[in-house]
Amino acid sequence: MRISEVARRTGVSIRSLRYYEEKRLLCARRLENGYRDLDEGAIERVQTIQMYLGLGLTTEQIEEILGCTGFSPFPQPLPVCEEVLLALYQDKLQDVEHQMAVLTALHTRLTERIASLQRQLQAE
Amino acid sequence: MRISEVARRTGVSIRSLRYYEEKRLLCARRLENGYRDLDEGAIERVQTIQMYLGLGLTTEQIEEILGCTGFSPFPQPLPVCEEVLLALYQDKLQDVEHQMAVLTALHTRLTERIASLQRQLQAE
DNA sequence: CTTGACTATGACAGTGATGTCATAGTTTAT
DNA sequence: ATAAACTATGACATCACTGTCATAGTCAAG
Repeated sequence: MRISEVARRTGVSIRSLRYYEEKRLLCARRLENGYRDLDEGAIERVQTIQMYLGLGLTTEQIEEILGCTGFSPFPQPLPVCEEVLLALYQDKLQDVEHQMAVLTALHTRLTERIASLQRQLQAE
Repeated sequence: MRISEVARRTGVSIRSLRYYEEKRLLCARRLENGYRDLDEGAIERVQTIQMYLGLGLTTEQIEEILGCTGFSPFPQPLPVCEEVLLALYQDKLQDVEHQMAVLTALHTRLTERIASLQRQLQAE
């Protein structure tokens, strides 16, 4: 699918989509005419990117977490040996685990605040 | 207390503290010499601001919530603020939970991929 | 073929939070 | 009294994300 459809379906501007690709958050095959050819998975991927940005992560951090090199839903495994791939995956796994820890802390804080606010409102 | 003490105790730069005041997130009395005179509550307030910023809110949104409009020493109209806050937190919590789910899925895929690669390497 | 709707890239602007520097006034310690 | 350590403001820089514009190539419909 072409870029405007992704933009329409995600609500993200074409400009931003191209920027995400530039930052390697998003991979797009190219048609013969040079047009980007996005795949169905791009929709959810873009939504994921948006949510991360909303949570204050930078594109660099997002790229580390779901960068489109490696386990991305795109074919074209690089001509690289399994050992290197394995190391890459393990690296990413560490990143993911680190990020999960961050989110868990956030979750705890939010839950506490919500409970506290609800008690406070109930008491009135 | 003066600005550097707030900076020291919160870990937030003096520059940022002045910026928060400019954006009306923080109110500071002034001493006769023009120095800011922050009160004890500023510490927690600054930590709160930091948390909001960490959650991806802008100073403008934070200003709406913390409502430090002017130098009024009167208590805030709490109920409205708290309800808004609660909705906001709940929203954020949903985002965080969705992201944790995404990361968990990612984690699973990575783990599988790693195990598969390890089997593959072992077999050689 | 022409027109209009897409697409591409590149450059520049703008915003938000922060850093840094210049300049100047104030307090404190020696 | 002078130096060191604060403080103040204002200006400019930076970084990341996004908008917008200029210019040009592509495609489908009339």
